[in-house]
Amino acid sequence: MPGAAPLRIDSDGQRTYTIGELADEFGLTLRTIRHYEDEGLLAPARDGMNRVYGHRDRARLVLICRGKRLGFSLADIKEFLTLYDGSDGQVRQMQHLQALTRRRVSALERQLADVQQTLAELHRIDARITDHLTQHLRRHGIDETSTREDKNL
Amino acid sequence: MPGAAPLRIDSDGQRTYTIGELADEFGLTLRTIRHYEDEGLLAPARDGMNRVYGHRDRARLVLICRGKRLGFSLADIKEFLTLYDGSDGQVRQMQHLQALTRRRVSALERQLADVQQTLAELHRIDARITDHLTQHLRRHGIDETSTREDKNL
DNA sequence: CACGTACCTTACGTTTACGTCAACGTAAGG
DNA sequence: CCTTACGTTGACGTAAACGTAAGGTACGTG
Repeated sequence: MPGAAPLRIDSDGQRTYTIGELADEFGLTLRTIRHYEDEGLLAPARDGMNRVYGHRDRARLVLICRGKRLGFSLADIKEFLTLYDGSDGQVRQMQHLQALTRRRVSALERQLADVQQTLAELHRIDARITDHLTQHLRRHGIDETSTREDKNL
Repeated sequence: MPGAAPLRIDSDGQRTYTIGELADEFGLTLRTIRHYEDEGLLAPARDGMNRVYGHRDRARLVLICRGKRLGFSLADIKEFLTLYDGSDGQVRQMQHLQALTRRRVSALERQLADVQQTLAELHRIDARITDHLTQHLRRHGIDETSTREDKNL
């Protein structure tokens, strides 16, 4: 019997994670997570040589993954992460962050429109195909399965 | 004086476009558009050596650009384009296209959620920054411009 | 007729985002 | 002590999506 995993805790009683745990959870490779560190997107603590990830790191990974799904580059995402760190800093810097935020908002609003439009088109396509298929069924018999081999892809 | 551009027309009276015109219109380089052709996303007609783009090509370019903004690879987009071409083909193939369509729809719905969530968070950040800035203004004077140098980032 | 402009091809270079070894450390368990 | 699991640091490889010459063709114009 394997015995439940021991849930790593740090000196302040906070739950921590190993790189392997995060990799499993987020469906990333170790290499990928280390790469994010190389690129300055993560900066986990260390226990000797080993990386120790906390709440904050985990939250950043969530944002990184989302950013990637949205098609942003790691560099973009890095800039992006500073927006979440913000809340302190000098006035000029805050204004800069706000400018960044608003640019990002514009981009995302555009993207939102793109997604919605594409979804609408795909639904039309789906309906069209369904139409064709049901009409085909009406004209010919009910059998059509396993007549031909699957095409190469 | 340059004289208005002569609006190229093909033998069927259909408006056509040169690669340069499309590049300008879509904000792409010639190289990029040719690359899409190399990858099989476009297949313009030819006038001797020169590429001649018609309605269909232009429409595909619209979809390509949108796909790219949505973070899809050219390979994805190519698959994607076949969905729009569809409407003919054998039953098995139609079913395959419908499967593709629905997978794509799922991905986009996920993306839609991502975008909306990110937008909401960014709006919160924006508001937070505005708060900080206005409170700062209340406490100190109205002047704040050019007090300190910009921080490194 | 030389020049500019717009197009073409071929081909190597570049950036991003990791993959893929290689070689090694360490702690747990049989 | 040996194995297994999990971690570490280089360092080189690679696929995608173009960039960037370098050089050639074709057309219209001063």
